[in-house]
Amino acid sequence: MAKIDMGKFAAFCKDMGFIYQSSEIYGGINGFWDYGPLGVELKKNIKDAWWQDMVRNPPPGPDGQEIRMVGLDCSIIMNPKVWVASGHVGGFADPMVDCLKCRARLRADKVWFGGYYPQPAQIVDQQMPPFVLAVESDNKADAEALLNDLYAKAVKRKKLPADLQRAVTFSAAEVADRKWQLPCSDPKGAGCDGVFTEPRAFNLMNETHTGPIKSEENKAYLRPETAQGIFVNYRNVLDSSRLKLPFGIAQIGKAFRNEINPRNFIFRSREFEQMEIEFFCHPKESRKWYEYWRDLRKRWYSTLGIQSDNLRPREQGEDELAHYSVGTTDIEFMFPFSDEPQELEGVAHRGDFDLKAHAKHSGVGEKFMYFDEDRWNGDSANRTTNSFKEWIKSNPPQEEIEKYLFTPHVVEPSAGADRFTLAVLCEAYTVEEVPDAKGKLESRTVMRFHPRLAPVKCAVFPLVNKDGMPEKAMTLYRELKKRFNVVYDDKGAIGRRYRRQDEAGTPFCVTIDGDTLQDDTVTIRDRDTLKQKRVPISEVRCEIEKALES
RNA sequence: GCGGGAGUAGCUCAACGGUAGAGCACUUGCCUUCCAAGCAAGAUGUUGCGGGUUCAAAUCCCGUCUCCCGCUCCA
Repeated sequence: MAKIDMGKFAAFCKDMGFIYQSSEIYGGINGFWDYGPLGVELKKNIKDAWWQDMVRNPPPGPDGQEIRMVGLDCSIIMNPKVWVASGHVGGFADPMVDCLKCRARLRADKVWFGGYYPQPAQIVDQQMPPFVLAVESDNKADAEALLNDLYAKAVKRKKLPADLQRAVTFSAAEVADRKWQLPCSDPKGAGCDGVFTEPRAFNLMNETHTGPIKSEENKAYLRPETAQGIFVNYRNVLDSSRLKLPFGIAQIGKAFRNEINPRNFIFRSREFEQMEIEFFCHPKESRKWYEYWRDLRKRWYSTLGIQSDNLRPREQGEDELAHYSVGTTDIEFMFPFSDEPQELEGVAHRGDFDLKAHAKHSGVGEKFMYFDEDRWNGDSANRTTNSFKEWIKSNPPQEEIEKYLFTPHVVEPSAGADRFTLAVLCEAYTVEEVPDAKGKLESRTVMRFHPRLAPVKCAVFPLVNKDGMPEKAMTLYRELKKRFNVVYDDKGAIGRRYRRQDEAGTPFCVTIDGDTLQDDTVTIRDRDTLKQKRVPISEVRCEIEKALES
């Protein structure tokens, strides 16, 4: 994709009413954006397309079976315990130390330092060891194991000599007692000679308080992801819907993260909207479903007009995986602001991390286990009893039990609605040369949206404002707008009106002319080819519908 | 978070210490039978925000906010 100047592109989006900076008249606010009249239609169409294609009418599963999918709409503020269970509070609300040089960030209460010396180790107390590595761990024993790994890695990368010996291990408090500046060592690669900052509280979650009195007891968080709302309602959905595994729960909603550095227009913002599915299945089948969703989600973007050249699925390496994941594919898009593809959606295999975490923290325990009654009944011929309880007493192998009773595994396709909106805007944006009335080449800006996503589906024009053309055009406009987002425009020359619609990405322009008054036919002008065809006025609706289904 | 750049009418820009302006767009009217036409009239500003220097600041200085670019970061 050709590079687009994001400043100019943001100006274009503002000019057209796609996207504005939030609270602009007060100088704006970093990381927040508003959608204008065209933008809100575009984004709504994107969300509607996702809901239609994923929730109401998903394609058949890997074995040709119907996909079971239901929707959900959870509150943004939840019991703060949700975020303790999910791991967000631990990782994102505790004091952290940062290295200003290599940007490493570790939890202040969990950081351990290993002191390394050339052999034989000459330890001088109160004097900082010549080589230091830092790791994060709950206890000293684990820390030392991690230090061993890190040292091996550092040696492999030739950041440290191979013949050093770790002679001491300090906690952060012990280092502070010795009045050393907490040394950094680049926990990822080793070799950084920076120092850590004083412990600072980082809160990547937005905090708020519920109730009129602001106090520590009623502190709450704006959700940093929609996923947890699905997990905590997992049992409710199962109990109220007669669903059986495998099935999915989908949600579209806002999430909030205090990004350190919001950047690249609406790509990384502090308030954003996610379109997420949590798909629950038997652990043995999770690989199959992971692949199904990974492939389906990539295909979905293509059907909405994203060129596959600009789309990359990228399987994450083990060291990049989030704390809960055993496999993740990022579906990435070549945004014009970067040479590197950037994440549109993550399809993650989250295993049973979330359900187990909530089962444990909430105390619901085994209620999050799933009993596959169909399978149990189906296998009755191989057993002497039909009672699962009885059968369990016979001490069957664990693997046999888990065929019927297990904590479901989860595959999570999590898409960014704003990111995809930006991708659609970038992909659609085209400036081209077209001949004007006199045959001279002029530049034309056109948003080549897929008709399904286009904010406006059709514009209706009277060719001139006389002879009853405006009335005829208005009648057609009123008829079409019952079904589509349509605009009426009688201002300025016809060419100008076409161009205005090109910039808004309107796929069709219908013009009422002299012939219409005679024989009830109109011209339909195609945004991309500029070609016109004449059709009976009664067929306009049909033409638009055909394009929407393409 | 660090470094660099930018911010004047809706947009693109000019004014570079001395009356804030042009083109486009916009509004109204006329004229217009298919790709940014023409004519006439009209409206448009806390020069991002706050302070300082000066007789006088869009202009010089300091601070701040926002955006862009490069590093960095991104559960």
